[in-house]
Amino acid sequence: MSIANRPTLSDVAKLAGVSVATASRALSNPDLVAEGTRHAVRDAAQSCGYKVNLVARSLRMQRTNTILVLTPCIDNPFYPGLLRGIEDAAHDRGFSVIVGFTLKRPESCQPYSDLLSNGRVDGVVVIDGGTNMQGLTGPRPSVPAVQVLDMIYGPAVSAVRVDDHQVAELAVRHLAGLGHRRIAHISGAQESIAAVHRREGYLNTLAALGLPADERLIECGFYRREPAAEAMQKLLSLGMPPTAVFCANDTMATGALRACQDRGLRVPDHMSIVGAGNTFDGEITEPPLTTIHVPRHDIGMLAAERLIGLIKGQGSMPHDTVVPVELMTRGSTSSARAIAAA
Amino acid sequence: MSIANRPTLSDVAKLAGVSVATASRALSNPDLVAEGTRHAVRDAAQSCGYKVNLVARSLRMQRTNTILVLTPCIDNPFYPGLLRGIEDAAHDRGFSVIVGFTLKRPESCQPYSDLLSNGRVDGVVVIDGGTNMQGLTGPRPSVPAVQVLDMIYGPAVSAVRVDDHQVAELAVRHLAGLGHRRIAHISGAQESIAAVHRREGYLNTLAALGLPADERLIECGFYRREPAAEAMQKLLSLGMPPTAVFCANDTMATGALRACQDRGLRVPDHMSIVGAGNTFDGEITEPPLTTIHVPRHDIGMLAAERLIGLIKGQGSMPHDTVVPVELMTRGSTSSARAIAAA
DNA sequence: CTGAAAGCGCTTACAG
DNA sequence: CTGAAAGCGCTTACAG
Repeated sequence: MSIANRPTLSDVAKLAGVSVATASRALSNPDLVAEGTRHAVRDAAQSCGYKVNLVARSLRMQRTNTILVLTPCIDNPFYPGLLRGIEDAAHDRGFSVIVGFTLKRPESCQPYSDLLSNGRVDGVVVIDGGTNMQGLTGPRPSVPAVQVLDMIYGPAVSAVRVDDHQVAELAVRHLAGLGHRRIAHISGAQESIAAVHRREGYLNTLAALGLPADERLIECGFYRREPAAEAMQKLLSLGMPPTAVFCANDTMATGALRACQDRGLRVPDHMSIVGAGNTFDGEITEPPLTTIHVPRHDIGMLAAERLIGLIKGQGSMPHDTVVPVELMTRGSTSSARAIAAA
Repeated sequence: MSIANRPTLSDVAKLAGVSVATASRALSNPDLVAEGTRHAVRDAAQSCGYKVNLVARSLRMQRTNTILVLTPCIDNPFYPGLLRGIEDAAHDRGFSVIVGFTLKRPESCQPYSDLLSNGRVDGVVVIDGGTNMQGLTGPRPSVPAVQVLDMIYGPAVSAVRVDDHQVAELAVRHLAGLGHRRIAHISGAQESIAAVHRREGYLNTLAALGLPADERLIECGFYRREPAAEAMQKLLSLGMPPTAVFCANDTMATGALRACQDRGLRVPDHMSIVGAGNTFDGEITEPPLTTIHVPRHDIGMLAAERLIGLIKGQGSMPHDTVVPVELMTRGSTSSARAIAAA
């Protein structure tokens, strides 16, 4: 009832007057049969509307041509681009994609983890971790896997990521280049390795530039808008407030921007703000945010290509790819001199 | 290679000293075997880490326990909540979900349409149409299907949706109740049936309230931010500009808001704005938007429940469900008197 | 180039 | 309550 009564390969074979073996070859491996046979089988398939049954094929070939993608959530504007990149690359290679939302809770992983252990997918892309899938760790991951961005499984599992130190460095050097000397940082939740690295990168770059680090200029915004707004309020209440702030993502930067505007401060005249990620929400603010572009679509494609390579047992694959990021200058940053003028 | 060498039911049977038939029953249909057998098989399965092979089960049972969800895109902040509702309900019933992004282009549908015709999914939820899947139309849809929101397949296919006339009515009555008499409308792309209905609902409600309709007060914003901002600019350039505007979604409302602010108008003092959808982007504006809440999670759950009911051949299912919407009053609307005062 | 046969891993009438 | 057997729809050595 649930699946309509579709013609099978055996129907096609009968119609074309050949064996099912030949019919199978004519359709899946045309070079193996004579031209006449090929045409006869194809015509027969066409005429009865035959479509191969992928479930049967999967069982026989021990390959589902499906990959699982685990993403923390889909509300965060960073992930859709990543997913699209993965889908695009997967489809090009004849693979389907099942997307699972883990919400960073282990319970939510169960249904997906089952897909893996029950043989319904061939491998998994884990985006931004925060969720430990069984069997991925250990000396050798038990299932083909690629981790994206946050490397929660460590160097044992293949990775596609950015250099989070570099993300911070580009932001801080941009601000310092504009003449800022009191540059604050609003960090992401420190469970995230990326957040830790961006914080380190911020500190290291200050040091490299000979700028003093000040503990009071570092606040945690948990990657979320409201906490970041509160963090910004604290920064603004300091005796010597910063003249610029680097936020570890754009969503927090929109919160910081709001906090400034609530105080009557103009951005970038009174405060320069740099985000990270180049997501949608940083484009719709006034002014739009200067940010560090992270090429999501490319990262997604690379991850899918890698995983499918692993599944197919292709050798000589890169194991750890670091994708370059770049500064995108928009309206939320300006020269520090403007502040003095204000 | 791609799938690790996992124990099969036959391994379990050997270990437990029973036939595979009994092993299968003990695991999937425990009531059918003696208690001792049940325990023996379960212990055996546990001890060797047996997991049922879902591909084999699907082939045998002619059911994949997987549904396909087609969504226009994932960037639009309206869809994630819908997807999560679908996933939640599906998982509760032991179904997996494959999400496909159609981008409203037929080409993008091909890989997913294949999943359907090739027997890898049991049914499909089509969100907001804009993409014609083959086989869903006709006197009787050839595959279990539920359409969500935009009813592109007409009454023949089961639907879960909102009353778009009502969405507009709530918005317009709210504004009229505040004393506004020149109420503009920025509509969505008119290929969307929902957009057409919201426009109709706007006009009908004006008529019902005895307010004059004015063609010049209707602009199309294509559901997007920038076109909506331009539409708002046009409205503001009229000899008699409106004092309030109803936008067919929140994204357009953020654009309208920006256009007002660019002109130095204060919202809601000089202009009241109502959006629709109650999405994330309408919460982060200043002021946050008054909007019409559309219960996305509920709609998603209802759609998945319905589809799975259809797949299982359950009778007595509702065929067309209209989910209620409600007004959410926030900061972007105020009494028309304030305008006179300004 | 083609066919008969085995088998992927399950579930389920059918007997007993 | 249990087992032997058939079969879901394919692909692929193995012969010829």
